[in-house]
Amino acid sequence: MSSTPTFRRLPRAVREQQMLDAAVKVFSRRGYHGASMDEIADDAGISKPMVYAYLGTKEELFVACLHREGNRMTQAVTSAVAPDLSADERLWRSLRAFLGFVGAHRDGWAVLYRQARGEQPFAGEIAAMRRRIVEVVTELLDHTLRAEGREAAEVELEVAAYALVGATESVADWLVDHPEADPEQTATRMMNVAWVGAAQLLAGTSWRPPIRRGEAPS
Amino acid sequence: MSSTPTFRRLPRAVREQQMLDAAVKVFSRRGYHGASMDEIADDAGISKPMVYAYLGTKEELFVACLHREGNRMTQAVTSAVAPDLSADERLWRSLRAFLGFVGAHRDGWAVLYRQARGEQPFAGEIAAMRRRIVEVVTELLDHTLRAEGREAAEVELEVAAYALVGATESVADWLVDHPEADPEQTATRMMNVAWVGAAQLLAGTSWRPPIRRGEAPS
Amino acid sequence: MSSTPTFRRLPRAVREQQMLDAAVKVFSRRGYHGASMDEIADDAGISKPMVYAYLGTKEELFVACLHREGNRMTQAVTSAVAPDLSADERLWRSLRAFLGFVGAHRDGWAVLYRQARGEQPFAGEIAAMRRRIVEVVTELLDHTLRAEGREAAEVELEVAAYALVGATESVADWLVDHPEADPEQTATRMMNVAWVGAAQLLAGTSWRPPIRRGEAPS
Amino acid sequence: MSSTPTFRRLPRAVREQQMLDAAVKVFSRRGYHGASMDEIADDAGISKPMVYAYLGTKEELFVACLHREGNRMTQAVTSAVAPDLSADERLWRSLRAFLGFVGAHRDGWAVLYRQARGEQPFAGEIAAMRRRIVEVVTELLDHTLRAEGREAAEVELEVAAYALVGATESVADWLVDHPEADPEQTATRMMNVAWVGAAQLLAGTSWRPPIRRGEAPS
DNA sequence: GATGAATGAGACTTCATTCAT
DNA sequence: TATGAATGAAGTCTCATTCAT
Repeated sequence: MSSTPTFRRLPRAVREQQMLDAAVKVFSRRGYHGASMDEIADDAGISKPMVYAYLGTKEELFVACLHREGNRMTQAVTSAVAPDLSADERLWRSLRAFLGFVGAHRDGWAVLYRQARGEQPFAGEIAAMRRRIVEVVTELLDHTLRAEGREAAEVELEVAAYALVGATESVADWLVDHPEADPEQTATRMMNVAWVGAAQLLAGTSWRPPIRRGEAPS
Repeated sequence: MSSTPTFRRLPRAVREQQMLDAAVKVFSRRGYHGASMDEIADDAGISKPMVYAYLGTKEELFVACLHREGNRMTQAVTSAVAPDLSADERLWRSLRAFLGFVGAHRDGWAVLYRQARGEQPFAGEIAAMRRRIVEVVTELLDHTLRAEGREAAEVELEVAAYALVGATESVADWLVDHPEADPEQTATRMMNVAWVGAAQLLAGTSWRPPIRRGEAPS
Repeated sequence: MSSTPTFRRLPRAVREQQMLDAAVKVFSRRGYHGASMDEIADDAGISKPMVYAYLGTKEELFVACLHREGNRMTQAVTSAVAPDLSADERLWRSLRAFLGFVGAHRDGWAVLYRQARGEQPFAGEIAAMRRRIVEVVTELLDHTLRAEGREAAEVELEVAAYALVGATESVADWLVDHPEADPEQTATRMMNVAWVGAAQLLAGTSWRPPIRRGEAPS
Repeated sequence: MSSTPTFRRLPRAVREQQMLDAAVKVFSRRGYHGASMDEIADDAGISKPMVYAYLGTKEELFVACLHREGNRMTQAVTSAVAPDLSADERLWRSLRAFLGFVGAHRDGWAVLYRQARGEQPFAGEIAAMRRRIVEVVTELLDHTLRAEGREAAEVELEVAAYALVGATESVADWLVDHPEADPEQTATRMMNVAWVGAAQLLAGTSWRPPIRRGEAPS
């Protein structure tokens, strides 16, 4: 009858993506608790039971969103780094790719990630994601350290990683909230603060707390 | 009737503190949404209508908690820094005081702050708190910069501040989750990463993205 | 103002009874699954949250009904039996009181009990109730047995008890479904069937399966 | 197309049996309400619309199960009784066959029957089944009565039948819940309680309520 | 001032049941 | 014939919030 086909009764895979798209959008806009399954279903142009049938509970749905966006981000970062590059260069490219991705998907991964950090049900997921992020990052530090023939204590490295990741997250948040900012330039600025600090650490320049009169050294 | 006061009718200020104590405890344990006004009232040993009469809505109550804990933290930090110290020293003391405070109140400010970051109703509050934190921090950077007779663009400084604050927040979170860690030692490690980087920045050491063949500089 | 007092804001105990009354009524009429909390709340002239606040979950509510009605029944039976009566007499009075109670409360205990028997969540409760019923009954059998200087195996007694209780339950069901029937007369008829059988058993008259040619005795 | 038949397209009768098998299994395990059409269809290895096409509504499906299992039971009982036996013997054989059947199909008829008793939608079906059971049973009583040249009032007989059937149902339930029990032995025990009582009734031994001082005979 | 009693609103979730392919 | 896709309708439960005592 009509030249435009009816879009009902789509195959499962397609519908799932539509649902995830809608879910990401609504979660981003309203937050995990503020989002209602009704709105997500409406936005996906489908009835609620389908959402439950395909993607499960609200919690599971949120995790699914987090995973999909996280994978996309990871892929964007890893595909930007060739293994034959110098550690320095890989560092830079990763950061640029990461902030570039965040800037290009301002209502995607970064927002969900930020929300998930405060909610108890996602503690495990967040820990896992962070671990994966830290891995990508720490590998670079490790590489550089070993190339210089030096090493650092486990805890030492952990705190460093947390500081670097935290700094990057924070800048990513800032980027999300400043649509006018240029991701690449922001990446450059970022390199100038935290990563240069890390470089110093790697170079062996270390800072010691001053010892004052009347104050016992810890 | 009797000259000895009934201990039920406490002065308003005391009651408010009891309620805030209970609220902070419950919010920390359960999260903003997970906490119920019932549990808070119970924990404060008071009836729900009293909580509403004194501290208002759940949202207002949470903000009140955030404020009280935030003020305590701010006070702990500012009281640790004397104005006649060198910028370097003030930097170190601030960080140490901050992480010391976080470590000493593991279920207080840091937890509430972390939770509030993902929830839209608190976006304004969080922005304000961050601004206050950044102020304390940036003042130090500013001071040092000017002492060296140098200056940085507004945006440049903003990104730097976000990176530093983000790194510190992240390490604070880490500290909350690692009760066995020593705050002072952690502060030292932190200095070695991010702040040394900032020092480099202040010193004029700056990093530039490499320019490769076939790749246009941005 | 008006001479008729407003009946809102009743004390808890009163409201709980109202709710239980409504719940028993609705559960009896519609069955456990057919009943909706909405209808129960409506029928009690109260809002749903009150029902949940006072009496808990639907399942718990049903159990509460079962208990209240069960206790009433138990009390009706036990208060009809004086300890100084002969076992025979006590037997008769118990049965008469039981069927009398069932007949007088045709939408109470018996109906709930019948419903609960098929539903898995109440298996435990039903087992407990039955145990209590069997206790009241078996005590009488025990008494009589011992008075006659005889005894029976555990299993033997258990099957007998189940048969007697089942017979009584069945007759009670029949009574519920036949409003015109007279409970006392029914009790008399009942005595003539099952209890006389039990009496025979107690008297030592026992039945043996016939052994036929070509059939192995078990 | 091919001469070898596809094993997917089974004849209707076979499919229906598969479905009923699955339905009986699931209903037994989960109860009427607890069972979902999804699980039944899955268990039958068939899609839901097929179940609806073949056996109709969930309610109809349950009734179909009840019927099939009921017929099997009835057949087991009737085929165990030859018409030329004495009434006594037929009584015994029926009971033995019945409990034997129940014991051999612990997740079949008895469970469904027990469940159906509490659910209103099946009131009619249950009444009908009971009528059929009672018929088989009462026929025996009737026969014996007449052989003895005696008779009993309609109601009298009805109550007796209900008591006997209830006792048997109860023992059947007990048997279902005690897999270790031996059906035949249980049948023997059963005979010793209720049926002996019935025999007494038939023999004319009748019990009368005692008349006490100050208590009017009803 | 203080509280037990009360509720409106809405969330998530599950099913039996039916199209349209 | 057979099925994946789809949904309307309900139901249970929880919570922030406010009367009326």
